[in-house]
Amino acid sequence: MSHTGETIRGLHRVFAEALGPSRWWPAETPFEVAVGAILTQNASWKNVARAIEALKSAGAMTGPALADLPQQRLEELIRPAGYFRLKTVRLRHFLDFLSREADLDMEALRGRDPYFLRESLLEVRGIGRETADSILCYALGMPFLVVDAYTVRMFARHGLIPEVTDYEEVREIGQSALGDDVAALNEFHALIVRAGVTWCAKSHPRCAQCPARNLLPDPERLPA
DNA sequence: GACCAGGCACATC
DNA sequence: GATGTGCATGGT
Repeated sequence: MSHTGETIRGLHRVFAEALGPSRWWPAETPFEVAVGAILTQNASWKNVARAIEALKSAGAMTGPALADLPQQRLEELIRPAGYFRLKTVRLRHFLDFLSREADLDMEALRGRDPYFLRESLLEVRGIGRETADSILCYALGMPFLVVDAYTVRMFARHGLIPEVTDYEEVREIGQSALGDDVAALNEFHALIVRAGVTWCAKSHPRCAQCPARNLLPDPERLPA
């Protein structure tokens, strides 16, 4: 493919060289990945990490233990992650799903058809595309690219997509460039987030120091 | 005090 | 199909 594919693989290469391996997702179990994916919705990871620590300290970072927590207790524990009432409900919906589909055991999901499981996850209230793909890729090792705000911003700043582009379209562009290699898809999103935090913030981008700056298209040649 | 952070559902046009 | 709004904490 194309210039677009080359640029995406170029981003992967230069960020990997600049940042080294990511070893994502930062979690000890697949269940913790799923909980973290819900808690990190529109929140800073630093705050989410506090909530996760609180859950672990309470011995609640397993399906059965979390399902047994009273609502008010759960709200208290995840409060630092923000939107705590909303996220309490979302965690409950996810636990209902996991109970129904897998007897609260993430391992039981591993053999499922990836696209069918994705559709099932998307029916859970509070699990949208990014959260579903995070769970599929990082908890279950399935070949989906997680698209987040950094991905869209970075692709747009490199002239690959318009600033407003449908999630599925960005995901397919990325997966076309990177293939069905789970390790590559996993690492690519991790690198995008790590690089995004450092160089591609929304209001204070530090493009001049970004190692991908030489991949930037010539501004004169950008479409109007 | 404004703005942002590893979104999502729902209402409205 | 696009666009706007509520949700809540902690850091810059």
